[in-house]
Amino acid sequence: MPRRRAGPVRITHSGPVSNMPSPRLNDKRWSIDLEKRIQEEHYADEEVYSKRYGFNPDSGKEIFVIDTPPPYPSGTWHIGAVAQYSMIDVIARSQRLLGKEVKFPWGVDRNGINVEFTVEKNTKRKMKTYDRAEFLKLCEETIEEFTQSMRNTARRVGLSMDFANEYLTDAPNYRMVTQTIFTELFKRGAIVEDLRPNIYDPVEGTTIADAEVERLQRRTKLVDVKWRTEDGEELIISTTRPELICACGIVVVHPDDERYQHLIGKKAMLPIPVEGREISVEIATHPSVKSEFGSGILMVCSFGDQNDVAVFRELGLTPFQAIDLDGCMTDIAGPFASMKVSEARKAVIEYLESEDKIYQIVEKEQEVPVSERGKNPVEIILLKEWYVRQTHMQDRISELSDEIEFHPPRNKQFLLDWMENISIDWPISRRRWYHTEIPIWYADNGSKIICAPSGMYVQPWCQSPPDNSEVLDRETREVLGTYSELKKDLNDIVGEEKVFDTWMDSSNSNLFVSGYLNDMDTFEKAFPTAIRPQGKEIVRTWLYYTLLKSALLLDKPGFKHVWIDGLGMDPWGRKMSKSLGNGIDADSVLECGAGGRTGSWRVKGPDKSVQLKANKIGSECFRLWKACDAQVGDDFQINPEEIEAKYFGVLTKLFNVARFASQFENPEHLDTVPADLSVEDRWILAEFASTMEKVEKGWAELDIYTATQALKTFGTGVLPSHWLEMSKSRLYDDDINAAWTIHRIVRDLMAALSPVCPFFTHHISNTLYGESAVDVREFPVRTPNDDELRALTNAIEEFNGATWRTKKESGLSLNAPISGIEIPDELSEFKSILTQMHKLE
RNA sequence: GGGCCCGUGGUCUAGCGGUUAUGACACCUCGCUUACACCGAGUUGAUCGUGGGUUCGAUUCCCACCGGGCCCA
Repeated sequence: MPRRRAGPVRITHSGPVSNMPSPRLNDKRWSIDLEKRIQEEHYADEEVYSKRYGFNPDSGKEIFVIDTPPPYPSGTWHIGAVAQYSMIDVIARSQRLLGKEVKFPWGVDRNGINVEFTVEKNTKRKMKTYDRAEFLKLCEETIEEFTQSMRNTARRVGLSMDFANEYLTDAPNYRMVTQTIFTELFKRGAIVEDLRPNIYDPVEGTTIADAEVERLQRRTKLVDVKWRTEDGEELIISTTRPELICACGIVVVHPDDERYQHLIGKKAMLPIPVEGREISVEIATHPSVKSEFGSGILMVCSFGDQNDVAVFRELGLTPFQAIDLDGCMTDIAGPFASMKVSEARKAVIEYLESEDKIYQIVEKEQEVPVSERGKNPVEIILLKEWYVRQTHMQDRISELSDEIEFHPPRNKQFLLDWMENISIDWPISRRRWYHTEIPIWYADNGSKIICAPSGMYVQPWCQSPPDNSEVLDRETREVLGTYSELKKDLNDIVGEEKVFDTWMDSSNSNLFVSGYLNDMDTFEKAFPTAIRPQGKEIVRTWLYYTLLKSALLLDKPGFKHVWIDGLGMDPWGRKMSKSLGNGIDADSVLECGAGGRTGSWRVKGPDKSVQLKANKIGSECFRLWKACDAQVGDDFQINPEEIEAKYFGVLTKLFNVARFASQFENPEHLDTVPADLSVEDRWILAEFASTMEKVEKGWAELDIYTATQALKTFGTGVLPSHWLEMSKSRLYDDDINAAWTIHRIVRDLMAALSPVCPFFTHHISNTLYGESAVDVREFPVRTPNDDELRALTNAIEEFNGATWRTKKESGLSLNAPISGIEIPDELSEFKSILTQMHKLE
């Protein structure tokens, strides 16, 4: 089955080509090279660019601030994310088209552990072996390199962001906002310090939050250990963590488990030696025990896992600290103290074997909680950390989020589900470096806290407190005075060394881009931020934490709209990942077709690898695909072959319609509808009016799919297939009304489509009309509608179709004269034009 | 193990209680026609995952199951 012609047959027309007017669109067709040329021009002149896409809070227009997700720079940008950003750009451009004053900021999220890892990897040296200032400098240089490639890709996909006012989350003006909000919330008691069990990554030496834990399948040993009760009865207890026996606080069985009723209340002797604690524990009942698992007897260790923590809390047991901050066993482990956790596990197993205290060891697949960033098994450790109180806020956040419009509405569920699961406060302090510093100092043996003043970025690990800092009592948070007043009496001033979780920064992005602290006049007008566009995978972090912050700080919903898109998946609907080998690089798709180079991708499928090939895609086709192919909100499959096959032809079609139009002179007054339009012109203008009504509504409701579909259907359907076929000869005969109609439609169509295909429409409208579609700041005025004419559309299409079919069946070419065809009565107004069009005799 | 989402011609997709079930791509047939062969016209092709229920009526609502995905334990 040949899919393509082996070689295109070149057609030479014998008609009178020489006296044809020449099209003002020089290029014969839309191409990726043309696209790139236009794009480069577009971004080259910064002054023109800023005038076009900059933000002027005093324009008097309705302000529409987009809380763009600041991407985290890390080498390559995921194609699914790039597709999402292109749709955010469609929102920005369509809101401008509707006359809003749009702020579409370009921010880069640069804080965090990723860049620290990169520097460690590049220099083969652990962070904590560096001087802190030296390490921060290396991080900054490294992140800047990655940032540059993202800036390029952002332009290549056509984002109309305010690049001149780029914000960086690691810059002083951004970190200042994070620090000031922290101080405010601390003074109000919304942020507290406490000694609590925390999830801890011993390899990286830092606390992490619930949201940062993921699970990996690993093979582990399930060890059945022989314990004895105080009166000598043998018990088998299964565990994957024998090294934690030293931290065992209680042994439990299910209350209904008849096998073990006689044990309840007795003592179980720990099977390994311990130091500094009693050598036996009580046997009790707990409903969380699964009787069918192992022997049905469970040892509960302080901080073995989250369930253990819950049992300890419930039964009021005092926890033991078995693991220290370096991931080593503490003194209570007796002979195993100071060993790394994994060494201790081996040593304990050896000891138990030598003592004949092992019943059996089974290798087992188990899910191990690891840190998302470092993939290290995490431990639960009791630590003094900073927390944002959140458990008491769930009802209020829920109420506030009812004021937010979600797109699509069903994706709100991701937020509600996550909020259901929240049971502990949010630990925000981290023992890392390339993050925003916690802006406090301790004094007088830690009994007083010095808080940095509002509006200032500070680095307490290397700076003294500024004079206008405030001094507070650490317990009561009572303000005692300013630092300058009190400093002569303060002793042992120590700067906090810990930093914030990066979500503590990211969760003020809406406040920051709306002007909070930096431009409070604008903020008053712009908050709640118009829209938060984001992927569904970060609802539980970015969206949730942002709503929490806005609720705590201002008791307001953070946004008017939240727009949640799905994830970009591979052609089989699976998540793209390095390990599956099914990733598709964004730049390769955007560059596909440039300089005549084809794109090819080897992608691993579920059964075998496939080779995907495409000749031309580029940003306009890519954007059109994402806008047109499916409703926003569900996961979407990315297949370059399909993108090209389904959507490049749409561009070609529209380009040719415009190119055809460009042979005919522009009528002078495109805004004034001529009084003597013929019926077919009034008909197509009515169709166009109805299309534009759908489009305007679509843009207003952030319904990209409906708006783009309407444009595509009209622009590649009824306009060229029916009206243009009807009107060709009138156009060649210099009919001024036909020319007015085609130009009015092309001009307005370009404006309406400009949010999706900015460079394509910019080029066409600039060439034909001397003004760019991307500069239109008011949705085009509707052409006259006429329901009666529009009601004839089906009849027209059917009549044309039937006539073409008849010609085909009679073996006639489509432009051959034909006799014996009757025009139906309802189309009597169209009689002469249809007769002419089909050469009816 | 729990939660959520999805399952529509070969492929992708629209649909939100009544439609001859939308559109695109692919397939097939025909066509060199003064925008476009990277084209045009025309066909073929779907018991809307399966089984129950609610309803006068279900692709649409409910339940169960099967399959896929995501998130969480």
